[in-house]
Formats: sequence, structure tokens, C-alpha cells
Amino acid sequence: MDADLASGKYDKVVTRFPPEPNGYLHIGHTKAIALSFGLAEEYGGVTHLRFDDTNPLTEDTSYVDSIKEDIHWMGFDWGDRLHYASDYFERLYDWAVKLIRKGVAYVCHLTEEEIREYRGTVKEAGKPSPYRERSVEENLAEFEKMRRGEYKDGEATLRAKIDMANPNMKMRDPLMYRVRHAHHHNTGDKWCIYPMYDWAHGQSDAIEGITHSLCTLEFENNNELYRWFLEQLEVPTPPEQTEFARLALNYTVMSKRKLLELIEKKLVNGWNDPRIPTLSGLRRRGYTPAAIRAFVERVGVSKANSVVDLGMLEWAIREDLNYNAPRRMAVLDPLKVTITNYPEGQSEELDAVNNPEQPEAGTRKVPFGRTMFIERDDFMEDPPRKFFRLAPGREVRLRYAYFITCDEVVKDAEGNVTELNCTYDPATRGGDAPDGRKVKATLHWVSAEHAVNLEVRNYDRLFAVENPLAQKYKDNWLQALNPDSLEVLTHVKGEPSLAEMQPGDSCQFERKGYYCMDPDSSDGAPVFNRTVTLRDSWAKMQKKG
RNA sequence: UGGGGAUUGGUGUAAUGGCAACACGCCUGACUCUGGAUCAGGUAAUCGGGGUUCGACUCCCUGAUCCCCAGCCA
Repeated sequence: MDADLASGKYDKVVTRFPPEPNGYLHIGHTKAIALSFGLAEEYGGVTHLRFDDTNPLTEDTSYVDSIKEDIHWMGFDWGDRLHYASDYFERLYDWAVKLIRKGVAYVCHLTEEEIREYRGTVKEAGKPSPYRERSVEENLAEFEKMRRGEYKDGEATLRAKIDMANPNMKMRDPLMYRVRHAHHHNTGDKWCIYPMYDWAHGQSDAIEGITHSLCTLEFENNNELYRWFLEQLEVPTPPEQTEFARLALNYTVMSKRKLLELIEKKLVNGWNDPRIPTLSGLRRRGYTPAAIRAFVERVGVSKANSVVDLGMLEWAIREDLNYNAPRRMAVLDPLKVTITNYPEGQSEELDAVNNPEQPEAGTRKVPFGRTMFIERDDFMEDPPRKFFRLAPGREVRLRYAYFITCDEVVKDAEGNVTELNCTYDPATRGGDAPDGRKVKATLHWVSAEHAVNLEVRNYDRLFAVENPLAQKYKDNWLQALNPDSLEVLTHVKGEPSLAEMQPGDSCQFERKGYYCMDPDSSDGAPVFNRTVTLRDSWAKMQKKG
């Protein structure tokens, strides 16, 4: 762009984001969006949103709506520059007539199969269609017939007359139009012929005065054709296509086709399932636009195919939420604790910091009583040396509350620990010992009497393997799904303030992870989705053994 | 046995003829009322082989590997 502006090739920058409305946007699109919008902004230019709606069979307005919503959610705005390729159908038709008159386009009646045969292979030249040398008049008449609906689907196509022996397959007389008697979400039943991508795209760019048309690597072979059409039409200041590598993430799949398959086979719950990388899924998972944008910026842009580690996405959301998410206490796997020296029937409220990263976020009251819940894995009857948490005879701190010491372990007939009897030190109220003594661990807790019941959905990576589309999983990539990608906990105990949260709100469950309230929540039955766990060096140590 | 594109630490990107840098991860240590966060330090790379040059990730030659193209999808 620097060079183009400097040389005077263009005097401004105009980019476009051209989604096809046949699926939901995913995080890969965010890279394209951020690139096109970001670059234009950087160069003082503008970006158009243009729906590439040339295939009525797969496209729908519901997708148009979701795409617009997602782009806005991400914080990008196309202003009044909303376009549809279908707005240009008439113009495209006229241009096609122009090419016919020029003798570089013809109507072909080969069947789909024949076209494939005539095209040759990557290593052998194709051969010319028998319809290739028709007169301009005949082509004009035939094309008119196509438009009038005198041909059924598949009976005729308009093709560019280029070179059937071209080493670039895209240049072997590519199709410009096919007959499709189908209802279009935008143009209704006005048309029964629809332009192909290569014919519609570059010309739409030209019509809109796009200067830099950014697309992904698989269109590199189309670039020659992109330029050919523009040259034939003698567009004065033709746009320029530049390719970049699409974003790929490990432990997931990104293609709309694969995502659709997961949805249709009910392996995930729709386009906004928190396990898939659609923007609506990430949103429900608790990812913020800021984090997603920080992520795509960090990942960068190049022409090398690469796969980004999911850890980098997790880093981005942790960074955002660590700073912005209020802290709350929730016990995911409750173990009952009785404070035996705490008066029966008594309770009190203690001050808890809302967000240590933002002191101005203040404090809240958290109730404390005789009967408490702590996390089951915060207690070990026979702890290994590096385990700092609660154990028989050991003293730990209940965060913002008191030091407690475990006196007695109660078990059931099978020997499972069912509850603990502890004593607290009233002098440590608030969490500090006046005598200066230290404890090695601080646990989160919830008062049994005041607890709200929560449903918690712990999400994990969708696939158990880095690359489910690797050769070894070829035809059974679904076998590579992670069976534990969703764990539903229904007996979670949360502090009372959690009842006041709204769907979409995020918080950190202290020492556990970041959670986002799900829209499935109802009054008295809050549901929380795990966005991402906290880094857990204890878990890491355990893994290493 | 065609054409196009690519190759820098474990991962993703910089450096485009002049000290291979940044981020994530990982490893140490410090600090800590989250085994979180933070802070300090560390680990680790130019696909191979030739050549040009005072000097090469960068230019040239050669080889290897990977990706894309044979939809009336985009």
C-alpha cells in the first residue's frame, strides 16, 4: 500500500470484507476483518462490507444478519458501505455482453461431466469446447435465452474464451454464468442465471472502487483470472488482489463445512456452541472482542501456512479477563466443613476485594457461617510434600475470612471423605494473624447457609488431537473429538452475589477460572460457562509427577 | 510427470546486504490473602548443499519438504 500510494497508482485505500452468507463467521474471519478494516484505517481509507451472494442454493438472510451482528460485535463498522454482489447482477450481465461482443466469451452446452473432461488435468492440456467458435450474434442470442429461462439447470453456461491449454487450470475457459432456477434471498426470482465467483468478485471490487482486495491463499491461482477480466473490461484503475494465509488453530476445525457437519450431527449444540470457534460460540464462551482482536494482532499476517497454538488464544482472554473480570467465589466440587467452635445459628459478613487488579472496583460483603463448603481437592488426608492445602492438623486461610485448622475427617462406609470438622481462630478475622504467623495456602469457600446453587459447564478443547484433519484421521476425523469437551456440574455452590449477575457477564471464580453467565440461565437457576481455566502450576506439577 | 505459493526457536511473527528481534510456551528465582497476577533471569531458530560478497535470513544456482489448482462452491 505504501508503494501504491507513493507511486500514485491509487490516491486512497479502499478495502472490502466479502463474506458469503452461507454460514456464521468464525475467528478465522476475524483475521480477514481485522486486516481489511485495520489496513484501511491505518491508511486513512475505508472498508466496504459486501456479501458475496452469488449462489442462492446455500445462502440465506439469517446468515446475513448473524454476519452483520458479529462484525459489529467485534467493533468494526462499515458505515453506509453495505453492498451485495447481487446488487450488481444487471451490471455484470451488461459486462458479460461486452465480452461476448469482444469475442472473448461464449455460451457452452457441454454437460458438467463433459466440461470436466474437456478441461484436462493439471498435467495435461484441455481441449476446446465444440461451442467455442460460435459467432458473436449466436452467443448474444444464446446468452439472452439463458437469461430468459429457456434453458434448464445445467443446460448452458457462459464461459470466458481464454486458453484450454493454459498451465493454470483457472484460465481454461472458466465459467462465468450457470443456469440456476432458484430463489435468491435478495433478488428473488428475477434471475435464473447466476455469476460465478471469479466473474462476480473482481468486477464487484471494480464497481465499488476497491483498491486492495485481500483474500486467502487458495485464491492465488485465481489472481491471473481476476486481472484478465479487469483487463478485458478495460477498467481504468483496476483493484489489486493480494493473498494472505488464513488462520488455523490446533485442536479445532475452522471450515464452515466441517462446522456445519458437527452441528447437523448434533455433536455440538448449534452455531453458538461455546466449543466451536465461531464468533457467536466464542462470545457465549466468554471471549471478548478485545481479546480476540489482541489475539489476531499477535498472530500476525504472512503468506506461510501455519497453525496457531490454542494457548495463544487462551493467553489473550486471560490477559483481558485478569484485568477486567470481577472475582467471585464458587465451589465446584463441594466438601462440607463444619467450624465446630463457631457459634451455631450465627453468621457474619466479611469484606472481599472485587478485583485486585483494579482497587477502585471496591469490595463486597460475603457471608460466613458455621457450615461451609470448600473444594474437595483442596483437602488431602495424606498429602504429598508439595501439597500446601488443607490436611489433618494443618492450618490454612479461608480467603478474606479466618484461619482454620482441620481436626477431624469424617468418612462413609467405603472410606470416602464426606465432611471435615475444623476450628477457626477468631483473631484472624479478615485473613491476617495478629501474631504474624503464616499459612501456606489460601482456599476459596462458600457458606452453606447462604450459597446459591449453580450449574457450571466446564468446556475444554473440542478435539483430543492437535490436527483432527491430519491424514491419519482422514475419513474419521470425528473420532478425534475430545469426549470430555463438556463437563456439566450441577451441584456447584456459589457466593450470593453470583445471583445478581446477568447473562453475558464474566467473572473469575477464584483459583478456578474465568466464567461467563450463559443465556440459558433463569431466575434462581444461573448457568455459568467456563471460558478458560486459570494457569495452574499445582496441576502442572502433578502432571509431571 | 504442469502451474502457482511457502519454509526463521516447541508455536506464531520481525529483521530484506550490516549485532537474528518480539510474543506465546517452557525452565529458574523473587513476591503473593488466588499454587492466579506481577517482577527478575534463563532456554531455544534462519530447510539442505554450493556460490556472490568485507559481510547473506536477505542476492544467485541447486536440491528437499509442505500447501493450492482438474466444483455449474466461494
